[in-house]
Amino acid sequence: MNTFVKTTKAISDPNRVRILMALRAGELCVCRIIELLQLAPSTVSKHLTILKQAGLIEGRKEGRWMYYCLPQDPNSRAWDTLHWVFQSLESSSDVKDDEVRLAKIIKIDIEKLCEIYKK
Amino acid sequence: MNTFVKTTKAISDPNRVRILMALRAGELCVCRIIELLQLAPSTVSKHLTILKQAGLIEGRKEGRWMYYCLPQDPNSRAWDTLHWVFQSLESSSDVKDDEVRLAKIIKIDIEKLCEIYKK
DNA sequence: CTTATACTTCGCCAACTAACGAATTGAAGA
DNA sequence: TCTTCAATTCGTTAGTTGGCGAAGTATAAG
Repeated sequence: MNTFVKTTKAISDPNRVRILMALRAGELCVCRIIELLQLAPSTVSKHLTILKQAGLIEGRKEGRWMYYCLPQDPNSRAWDTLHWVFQSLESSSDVKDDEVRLAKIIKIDIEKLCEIYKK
Repeated sequence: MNTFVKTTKAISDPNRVRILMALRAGELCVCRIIELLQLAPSTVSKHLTILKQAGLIEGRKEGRWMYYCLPQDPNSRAWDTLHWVFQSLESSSDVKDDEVRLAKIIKIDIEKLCEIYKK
């Protein structure tokens, strides 16, 4: 019950759901997620921590950058949840909008992207 | 996205999940749910309202009593959610404890049960 | 070694949530 | 009609959540 509620709390915030949906296409550097959500880096980082603690995403550090992705083990309990989430939202217009925006964000060179939120 | 988050928020509270699990066995009068959860009637009523607005339960008034149950239409979108919830929690010890307690509560005559929380 | 960069953690605040008891509603029963 | 009673709504309070900017951390670049 405890872990179940932890999971449902993790997916009961629209921005966290947006992160999960974005990661369907593959792993993303935090700076691209920040650009997608248009939130402060600290806020995005907090969301990522909550998703990670619920076991819904995994993180990997490579040099200066931190990459997040969906669980690599397809037998992970988390995938039951993720499949349900993806199925529930497959026809969501918000998700489609994000897909379009994400496609553009992925094309931006990562060095240039990071400069954007340096301000 | 909006309705999805409404649903996930509804199932991200342990007491509301307990209500859903309890209703698997069939419809219940509010006073039995109060007895199961050991919460104030006003609190339970609020939880029931949240579940109802998320489409996860239905209510029916009969005389003095209000009965709640899971959606009668098995094709309801809510059942995708409910099946996932039930599957996720089928081996939860909290749920099993509630099943045992509920079996006893159902045997109590409804007139006598209501007197309990009149205090 | 020093500076810059890409996050993350901390501290704070406004908004929301779950809990309660008190007051209200609406259907039965006297 | 008047009262009783199951349940809901209202008002309040303590605790949680999501947001931000500032400070901290760890890696890369100079």
